[in-house]
Amino acid sequence: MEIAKAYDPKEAEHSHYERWESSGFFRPEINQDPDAPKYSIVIPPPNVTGSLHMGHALQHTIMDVLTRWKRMQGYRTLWLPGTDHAGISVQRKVVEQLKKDEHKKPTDIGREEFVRRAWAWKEQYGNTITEQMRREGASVDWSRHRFTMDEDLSKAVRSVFVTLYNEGWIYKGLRIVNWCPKDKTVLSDLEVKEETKKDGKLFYLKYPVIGTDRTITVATTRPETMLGDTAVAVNPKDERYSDLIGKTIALPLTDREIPIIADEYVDAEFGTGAVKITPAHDPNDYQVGLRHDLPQLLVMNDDGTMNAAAGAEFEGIDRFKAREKVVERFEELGLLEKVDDYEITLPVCERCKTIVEPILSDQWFVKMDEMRDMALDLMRTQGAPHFSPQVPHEKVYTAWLENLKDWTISRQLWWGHQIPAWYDADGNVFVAMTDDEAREKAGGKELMQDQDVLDTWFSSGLWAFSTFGWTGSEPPASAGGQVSRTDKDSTAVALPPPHAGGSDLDIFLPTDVLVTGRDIIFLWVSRMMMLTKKFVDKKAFEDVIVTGTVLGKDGKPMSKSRNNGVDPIEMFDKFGVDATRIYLASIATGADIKWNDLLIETSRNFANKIWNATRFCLLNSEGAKVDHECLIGRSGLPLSDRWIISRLNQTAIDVNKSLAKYEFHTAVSLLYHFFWDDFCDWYIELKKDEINIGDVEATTRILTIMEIALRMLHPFMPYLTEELWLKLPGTSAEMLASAYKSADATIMLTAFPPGDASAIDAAAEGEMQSVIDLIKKVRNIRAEMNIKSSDKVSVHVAASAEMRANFMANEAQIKKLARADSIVLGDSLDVPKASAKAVLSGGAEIAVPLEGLIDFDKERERLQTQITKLDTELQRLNGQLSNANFVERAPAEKVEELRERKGELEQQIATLKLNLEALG
RNA sequence: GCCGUCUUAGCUCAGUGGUAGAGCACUCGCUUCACACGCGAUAGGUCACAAGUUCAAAUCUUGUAGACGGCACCA
Repeated sequence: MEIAKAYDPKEAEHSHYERWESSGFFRPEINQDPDAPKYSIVIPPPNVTGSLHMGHALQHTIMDVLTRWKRMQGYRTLWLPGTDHAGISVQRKVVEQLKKDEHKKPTDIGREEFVRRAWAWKEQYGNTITEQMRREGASVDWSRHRFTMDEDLSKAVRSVFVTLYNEGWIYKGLRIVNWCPKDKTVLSDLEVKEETKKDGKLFYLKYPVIGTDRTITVATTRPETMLGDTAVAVNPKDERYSDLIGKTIALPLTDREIPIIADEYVDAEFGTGAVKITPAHDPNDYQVGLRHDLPQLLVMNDDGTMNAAAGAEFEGIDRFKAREKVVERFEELGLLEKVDDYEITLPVCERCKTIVEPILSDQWFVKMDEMRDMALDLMRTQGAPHFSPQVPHEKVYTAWLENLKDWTISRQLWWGHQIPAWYDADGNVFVAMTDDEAREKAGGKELMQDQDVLDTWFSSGLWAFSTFGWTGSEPPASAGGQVSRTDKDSTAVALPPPHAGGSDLDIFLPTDVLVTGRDIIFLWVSRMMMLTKKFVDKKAFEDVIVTGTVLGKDGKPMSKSRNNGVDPIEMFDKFGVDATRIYLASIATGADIKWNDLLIETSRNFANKIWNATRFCLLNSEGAKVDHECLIGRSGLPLSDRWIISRLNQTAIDVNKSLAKYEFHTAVSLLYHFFWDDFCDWYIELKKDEINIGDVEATTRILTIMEIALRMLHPFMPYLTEELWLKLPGTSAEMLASAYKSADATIMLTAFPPGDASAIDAAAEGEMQSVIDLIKKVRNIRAEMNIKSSDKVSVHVAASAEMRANFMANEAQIKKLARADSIVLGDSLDVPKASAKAVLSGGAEIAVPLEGLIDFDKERERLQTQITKLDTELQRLNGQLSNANFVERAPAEKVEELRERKGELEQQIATLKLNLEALG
């Protein structure tokens, strides 16, 4: 069979995915083994507003490698996909659209219409990322696709809310919260980031003390908040102010009088030692206010403008304008002491970068004490979840939990899960699953539902079990992905009903591993762990793989503003999906990586190498086909075959081990070197003659090894391996793993090679190493002596009888790869002076007579280089072996090993020196 | 302020208590009938610095310098 000369990824990517998907290969039901163990992963649901970025591509690759590997191992495998409703992001998109298209504000169209449009937006744009995942080759079960606002998932949300409320773990209250004046919503602590501002200012304001001619100076970075001051605090031990405690201040720009109080919170050493107290605009001041029973005066509106309480002069003015104005007025009054430059870190909204305002507000919170203890308990007693890499994540996770504060869960948005709390006219709260239920509780009174929605992470926190059909009160609707769907069921082939063993929730939870980034360990991972334990009494997942960050070429995180982003889709187009995947898998687990196109080229080249190796096998496969029987009964096989079978099995064993430890990069490296170095550079080259003459036995064996190698590569490079596997003669549905017997032919349902320890042949590897060593030494001589590749040489070898037998048996191969026309074997060398020489391990010596071709200076130099190299090592060994402490204390094997090595080195050096002297 | 990570060949990165590895780039040679996205052969590193533990340290400990991350605070 003849195939194209170079691999064209697009062709292979074209059809296979559709066939896999429509054949139901991605669904756990494809596994017909009733005793199959399960393997499950739920995807971190990407935002519906998102499109695929490198971080997704990395995480999806890892999840798909694991899923495909486990599926091939015969597990009943589920990788569950889904999307997140992304409250603020979608809300902002719809607001923008409304403004752009109709010049309207959300309030112009009302909540109901706004939510309708948000759904329409989601329907129209929300599947970008799911389509891109198909391109990635992600073997997710689309029939189980979930969206955080699906009916069942929403029911789960309400159910959890009601339960937590009834148990007193959810409460509503007035607290200082992070307020984003642009999004006009409260944010949780985790959604607030910090931005350092170097040109900040610290303003020193003088407040006149009533009944004295003194003023007291306070420093502030936010002068406008002074309009809400209700006290000035000093440290009780601070002698500078002790006589002022209890006196009253006439607060400038207002007609209010505020007390001077004493509180331990104030650090006398810092600033002026006097602090303005604004309980409604600062968390610390809020606490001070509670202790001293101070009024809480809110002076700002929800859009960051000053309100009526700030006084007529300031009402309606933006907070930053008001700041300027306050400072101006203080200056006019002669009450501005000074303004210092001051580097400050400002809290900003994670999404819109607007400066967040701490503000007193009535919000819903989850009390985290008990849940935190649950999570800590899981970690302490079971080490769950197990993080990869364990350092530093386990410690960071634990430390964060230990200092956990209550979670603000209400958001002033319309898009999301509306809080299931209703109020009567008197403000009494009724929390219930539905409005009917709430009304019933309220004795039939007219009720109004809370206008806020829940934090997006509240529903995400239930993802591990809500996706499997958990809705709270009732048992899961049914198993097997038959619960309400948001995605078209693209499964064309009817699959048998789910296996016995219960619902998806029973079968697939806990999931085996969660693959995610560092940034959402607190936001999401911890909350899933806690909420799953609380509501299903299970671990959400056993393991967590924390991926690193894919950085731009400049070494900084990819971002639109830096314009250093790399689009995975572009990489797919340029290098192929498989090349991108195996490159991403080659990054050490958890390590950050600077993006570099050159590296992905290596992977692209590897894909092409695989293609061409297969092409070569196919060109010469007349009459042969894949036949696993041909690898059995190894003892009678030629060395090269015993060797490659040994290497193949060793590789399989090591790849499985690496994957089990989540060391994907090790697995990739093993496969790369096995395939390229062992299989292509040595095995195929050694076999070329036999193959070219159409030796069916040889071609059968090479096709079979090829087939096994493709299986091992499949989880990393699904398209290429499927394309090639289907082309190999002899592959068919007959070859599928036992659990998948009824499926159509595909590499993705064959058995992943487990590796056979009994096939590892140390003798063959040793003998082969000798042959390789010999060939390399001759090649070195040829290259250094500038022998034309068309010129054949004669190779003389002096070696033990055993080694001679080995070289004799592989004479044809050695001749071919060393480009020799004869090999002369003996127990000593008998060659003319004009020969180039080298030593092999095992006491052997080789010589290549080069009458008329040898450059004696160069040969001397060559021998000297070798001597120097060996001598350096010998010196080191002598140093160690002459150290009495080493000989006494180091393990005896180690000492013996070095002694042997020393003996060999001495022998080799002596031989080389003799050769050097002989040249004169 | 607290906690933590990183520093290895020109570049991007693996690795590890017992002779330093890969890919790319570089040098030399190959239109060898699978592949120039290729083949063959070289060259290239006091593993940031210092001290300690050890028979043995690039690897463990401590400190220093530089880069970075998380958390807290920020009148």
